[in-house]
Amino acid sequence: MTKTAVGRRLTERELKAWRAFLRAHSSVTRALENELVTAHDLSLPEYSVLVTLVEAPEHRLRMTELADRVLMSRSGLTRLVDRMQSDGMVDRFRCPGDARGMHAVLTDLGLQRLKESTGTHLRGVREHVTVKLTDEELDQLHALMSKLSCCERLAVGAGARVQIENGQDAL
Amino acid sequence: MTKTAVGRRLTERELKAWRAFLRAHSSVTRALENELVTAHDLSLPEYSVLVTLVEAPEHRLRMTELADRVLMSRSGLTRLVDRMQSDGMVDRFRCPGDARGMHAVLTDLGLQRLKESTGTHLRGVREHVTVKLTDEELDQLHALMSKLSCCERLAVGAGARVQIENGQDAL
DNA sequence: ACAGATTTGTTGCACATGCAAGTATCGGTT
DNA sequence: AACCGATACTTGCATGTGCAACAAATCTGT
Repeated sequence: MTKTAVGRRLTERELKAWRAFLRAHSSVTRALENELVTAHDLSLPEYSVLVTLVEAPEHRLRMTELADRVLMSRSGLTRLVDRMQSDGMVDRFRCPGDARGMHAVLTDLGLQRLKESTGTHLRGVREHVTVKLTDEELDQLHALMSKLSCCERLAVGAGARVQIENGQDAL
Repeated sequence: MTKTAVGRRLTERELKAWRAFLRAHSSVTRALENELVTAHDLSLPEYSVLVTLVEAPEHRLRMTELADRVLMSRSGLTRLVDRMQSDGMVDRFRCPGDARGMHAVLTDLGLQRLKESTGTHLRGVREHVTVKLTDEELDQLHALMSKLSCCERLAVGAGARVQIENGQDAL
């Protein structure tokens, strides 16, 4: 068992785990998004940007770094920051040391919006996720999830490369 | 401990588990999507529709039922099926018993596309997910994920209702 | 048998998202 | 100092997505 069979269909066990994973993510994520939008008119990615910035030194981060951390493509982040900037939640400044780079910086309004909404979001995470699990299960979850993501380039742009490394089907 | 504290920030444990969950989903999902698109020009939602249909009796399903199973909104599914229909992968037929309803039905081409791509996808799931976990861990994963999604209405349209049931912030 | 509530699926709309290509800058090499 | 490959970010484009509103059909209770 567990003989790493390649080229065959999934076992019942694999299939159930995998599908439950997809369902859980969809269900939790949707609930959180809905709550955040209806209560504070903030999308989950927007919230994610705010949190990431507030945790960063000086409340600022390079675009690329920010994109990686909020799990979005660079172009996606560019647009998101565009919108958030025109809503006044972040500003953009050219990097001092590197004229190519841009810093996204949290504004006062951004901080305020974050403070307003963080209660809702954390309550949501607790309600939809952590309350349903014991401490041991939370540790299990962390361990399992870490195994799933640690080996990939997290950067989004790496998609094509991953494909090629995996070989087999590529072009 | 595990005292279901409401109204406070997340513990380290909660935070790590939650973020790992998001990262894992993003990383795995992106990899699978990339592989499927580059190898077979098929998106993950498209693949999901094909699989869901092939598993259904007579390879056909009501639109709403299909939307629920592939974790999409109805409108999203309508559009997706539109595209897949014009690509010849599915057909649409009016329901015999209920003139409101539509059946989405897998076509021969759809079945063929599924057969072509299923190897890639399953290999991807194994490679990015199940190979990294033992059988026990797969069972853990299934157990954990089931706890996360079972209590919510899975139907997408229920977003607003969930919001209200959860109370607190809702209007 | 009929009015009203419900359910089903589709569309108008606005917005989100990623890829590929484009522009600007950096850094190392010659 | 001029070049060339790498890096950072932005845009054109195509596509995906959901909500709210809608039309059609069904169901329910009287």
